[in-house]
Amino acid sequence: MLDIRFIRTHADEVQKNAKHKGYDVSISELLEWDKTKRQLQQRADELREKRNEIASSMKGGKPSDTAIAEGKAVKEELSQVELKLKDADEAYTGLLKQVPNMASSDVPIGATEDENVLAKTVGDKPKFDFAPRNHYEIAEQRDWIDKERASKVAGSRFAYIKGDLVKLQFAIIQYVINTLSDEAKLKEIASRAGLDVSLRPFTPILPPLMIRTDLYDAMDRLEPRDDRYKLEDDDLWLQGSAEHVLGSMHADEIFDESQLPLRYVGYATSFRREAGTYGKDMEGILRMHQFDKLEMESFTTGDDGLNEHLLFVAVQEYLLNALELPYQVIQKCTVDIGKPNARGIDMEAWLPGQDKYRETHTADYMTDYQARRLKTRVRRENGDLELVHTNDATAFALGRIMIAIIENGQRKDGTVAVPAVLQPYLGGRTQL
RNA sequence: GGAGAGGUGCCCGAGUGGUUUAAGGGAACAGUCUUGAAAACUGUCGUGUCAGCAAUGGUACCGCGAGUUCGAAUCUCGCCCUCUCCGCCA
Repeated sequence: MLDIRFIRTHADEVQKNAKHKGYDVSISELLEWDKTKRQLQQRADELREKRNEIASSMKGGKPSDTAIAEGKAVKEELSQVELKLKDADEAYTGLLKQVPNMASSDVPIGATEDENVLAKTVGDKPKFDFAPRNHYEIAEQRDWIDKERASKVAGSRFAYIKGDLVKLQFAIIQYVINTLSDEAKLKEIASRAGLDVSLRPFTPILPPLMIRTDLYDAMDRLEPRDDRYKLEDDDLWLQGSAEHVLGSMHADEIFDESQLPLRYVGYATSFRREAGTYGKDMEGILRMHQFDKLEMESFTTGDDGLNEHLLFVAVQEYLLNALELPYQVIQKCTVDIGKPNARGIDMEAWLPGQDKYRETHTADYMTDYQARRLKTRVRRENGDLELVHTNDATAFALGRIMIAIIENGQRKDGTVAVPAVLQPYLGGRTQL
């Protein structure tokens, strides 16, 4: 949620920003409700003041009949005002929640994702002296993926991952957890990127995979609900990204500034209904209802938020480089960064089997937009209480990154080269 | 699933209808003392919201939501969560 005081003083900018992000919300209507609500609030406060005066004048003694009659009259009027106030507040809050976060000034303005900007391309695409196959063709040959039986058991967009591919997944997990929890590695990453940031390591974390409605909504990641799995009997949702359960974990908490930045690297299975994607990316495991992901999440002061975002992007690049994968960095335009985001970067790894770059990573900077509803705050050293800034970013989406490893490292006979950094976690094996 | 106990501020904790503007303790911060520190003593110390340049004032908040009452942390109802025991279980 945006700060209403900011909206009051920057109405035109906020309206323009909403339009650039593709959200149809009337700021003038919001401000009218804001005014109405405040007037009703004032009146209610006055009546409550009167009520409190009458009540406190009776301390110790029995109230007189006139005092009781007066109290009743106040009560009567107050209940009417409160009814109106409730309606006004609902209209106001409903509109306020629809207002998207302000995009950073360096986010390109665009109406479709085609207007995302290619920031850079890194790494040489591998050359093959045979026609490279896609990951699914190789995986079928090696018996690494079984979608037929998965569809019998769970339906489309599910898979059994088997054999060496499972070992590869756990190797990647180990590598990432070890790298991000190592201060020396973090120092290397930050200094390579020229970033002056805290070197506090990431805490590895296994979060719950289910989340309550109110916190999901406060994270502003519940919509569109069509893409979420709901457990009706328990009023719980299956999370669609570890961000959802990591970002919400410190709701209603106040940190000391010395505790920040607070960094987590979470491993979680994520669930997406992929509503409206029928027939898209049906081959292999590129787009699944269920996939495992390593996710970075952090809480910082407002002063450090942007640098934290840049650090996350640097970590993503470091990890892609470590796996020797060619990739490109995309600066997402206003319409593509997402409602709570101030800035968003995508990484796309090269997939020779598709002859395309495909999205494997995203990095999101939410400023204080999520923290406002979560009430996650920091007590600054000078005593001020401020909202924290939240960042999240993919470390690796396991399915997609294994696709990239398979397709880039493939050989004619169907074996796959193992990136050097992963070999220690695979018993020294250089190929699968 | 059954039975019971509980949820109060940064933490602990008192509080069973009207000086609760939430006692007391701890932590934190400031000061006195000290060469310095500790201890002791003194003081400060919740959040949201509205009005105001500010000082300040109003109001709301004791897990969440309804209700009873002139008046609710306190009484009633519903829900959520935590703990203990039993049952089940990886």
